[in-house]
Amino acid sequence: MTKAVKAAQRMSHSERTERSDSRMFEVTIESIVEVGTERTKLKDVGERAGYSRGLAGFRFKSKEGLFCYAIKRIAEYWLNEMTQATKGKSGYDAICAVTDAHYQFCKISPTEVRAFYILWFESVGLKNDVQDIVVDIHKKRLNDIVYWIEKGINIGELSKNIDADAVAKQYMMTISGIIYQWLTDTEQDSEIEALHDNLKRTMRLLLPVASSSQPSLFKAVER
Amino acid sequence: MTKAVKAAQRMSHSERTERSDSRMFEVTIESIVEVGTERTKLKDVGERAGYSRGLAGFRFKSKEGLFCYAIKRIAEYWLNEMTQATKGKSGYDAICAVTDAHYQFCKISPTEVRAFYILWFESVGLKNDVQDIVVDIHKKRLNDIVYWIEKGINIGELSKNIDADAVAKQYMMTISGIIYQWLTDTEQDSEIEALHDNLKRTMRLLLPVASSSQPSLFKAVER
DNA sequence: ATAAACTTGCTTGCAACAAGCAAATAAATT
DNA sequence: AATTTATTTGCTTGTTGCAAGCAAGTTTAT
Repeated sequence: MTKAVKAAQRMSHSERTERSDSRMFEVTIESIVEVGTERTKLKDVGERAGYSRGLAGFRFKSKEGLFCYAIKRIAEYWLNEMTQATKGKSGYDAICAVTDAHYQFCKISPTEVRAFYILWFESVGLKNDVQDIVVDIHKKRLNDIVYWIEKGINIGELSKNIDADAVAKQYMMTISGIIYQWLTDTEQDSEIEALHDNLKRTMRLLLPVASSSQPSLFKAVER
Repeated sequence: MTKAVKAAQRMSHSERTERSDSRMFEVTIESIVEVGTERTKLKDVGERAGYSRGLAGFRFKSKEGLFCYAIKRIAEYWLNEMTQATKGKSGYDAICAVTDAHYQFCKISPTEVRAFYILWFESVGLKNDVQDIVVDIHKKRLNDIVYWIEKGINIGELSKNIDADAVAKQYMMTISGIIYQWLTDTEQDSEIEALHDNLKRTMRLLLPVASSSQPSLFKAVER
C-alpha cells in the first residue's frame, strides 16, 4: 500500500484515478488469466494494485463493472490497432491486414488478449452487462469485415457472387475458434501463427477475385 | 416440496436418487439457460426440483460438481446420438451425418444444447474441473472427426493431400462459432439450419475427392 | 437394525453498501 | 498575492446480506 500512496503524494485528482485505474486494470487481467474470473476477487484487485481492499468495488461499483471496464479498455486499444492496420485497405488486403494485426496483438499483449477472450467466451452464459458489451463489440467487428468485403466487391477486386455477410461470419467464427484453441491448448504459442496463416488461406478461397470462375462458397444459400 | 416427496413415497433407493438427479438436472439446465451459471443457485436447484435447499449441494458436493454432472450427462447423450448417426460411415458422409445430427440435437433439445455450450464456453475462464472435462470432450470430438477423414482418405474416397487434423480443427471451430451465433443472436432459430448447411458446403470444399485436381486448403502448411 | 436419502442449523467468505477520513481544488478574506 | 476557509473528490474501514459448504440430525428403504 505504502508505495503507491507515497508515489501518489503530489498528483492531481485525474492523475490519481488514472494511475489507480491502470494499476487495477493490470492486476485484473493478470488475475483473470492466472486464476479465472470466478477466483478474481475485488479485494485482491485493490490490494495487489497497492490500495485498500475496497477501492476496486468503490471505483467500478461491482465485479461486473470492473470486468466491463477491462473489456472496454482492451476493445478500445484493439480498435485503434485495427484501424491503423487497415487504413485505406479493402477486400482481401484488409482481411489479411486485420488478421496479421490480430496475430501481432496476441503475440505482443498475450495477457490482454487472453483476458479479453476469456471475458468474451464467458459472457455467453452471463446474462449481464458484460454480455451486452461483448455482443456489441462482436457486431461492430462483423460489420467492419462485411464493409471491407463489400468494398472489395464494389471496386471490382472481388467476385460479385460472394455473400459478404456469410463470409464475414465464417471469419469471426474461425477467429474465435483459433482463440479457443489458444486458450485451452496450454502454452502452445507456436501454433497460433499457423492458425492465422490458415485463416488467411481459407479467406482467399472464400473470396475469389472478380475475374475468376471459381465457385463461390455460399451462392447456393439464399439469405 | 411435498409433491415430489409424496410421489417418491415407495421407491427403491436407486430409483429415488435417479429421480432427484433427473429433476435437479432439468432445473439446472433450465436455470443456466434462463439466468446464467452465476445466478444459478444450489438452493434454488434443490427447491425448484421439489426438495430441500440443501440437496443439490449434498448430492453434487458443490456448484462445480453440479455443473460437471450436467455437462457429462449431456455429453454422454450426445455421444450416443452421434455414434448412431455415423455408424459405418466415413469421410464426407460421416461429416454430413454428424452435422445433421448436431442440428437435430439443437432443434430437439435446445435447452440441453444451450446449457451444454454455455458451460463449454464459460469453462475457458474457469480454471477448474469443468474445464478439464470440457477439454477432454473437445479432444475426443476432434479425434472422431480426424478418424472419419483419415478413414475417408484410406478407403480412397478423399484426396491424400488433405491435412485431416487441420480440417478437423476448422470443423470444430466453425461448430463453436455457429453455436456462439445461436447463443447470442436472441431467438433466431431459423438461421442455425442455414449455418449447418453452410458448414457442410465448406467441408465439401475442404475435403476434395481423391480423383479431383482441386487444390487442398492446407497442403502448403507443414505441421 | 442399519444404511442410505434427505433436511436443517451453523460457519465462512465475498460482494455490496454506508459512513468517515484525507488529499486536492476552488472560493473568500486579508 | 498570500493565507485561510469551504467543498469536492479519492480512498478506507465497519457493517450487512447472501450463498456455498459443512456437519449433525431426521426420515425412508432394505
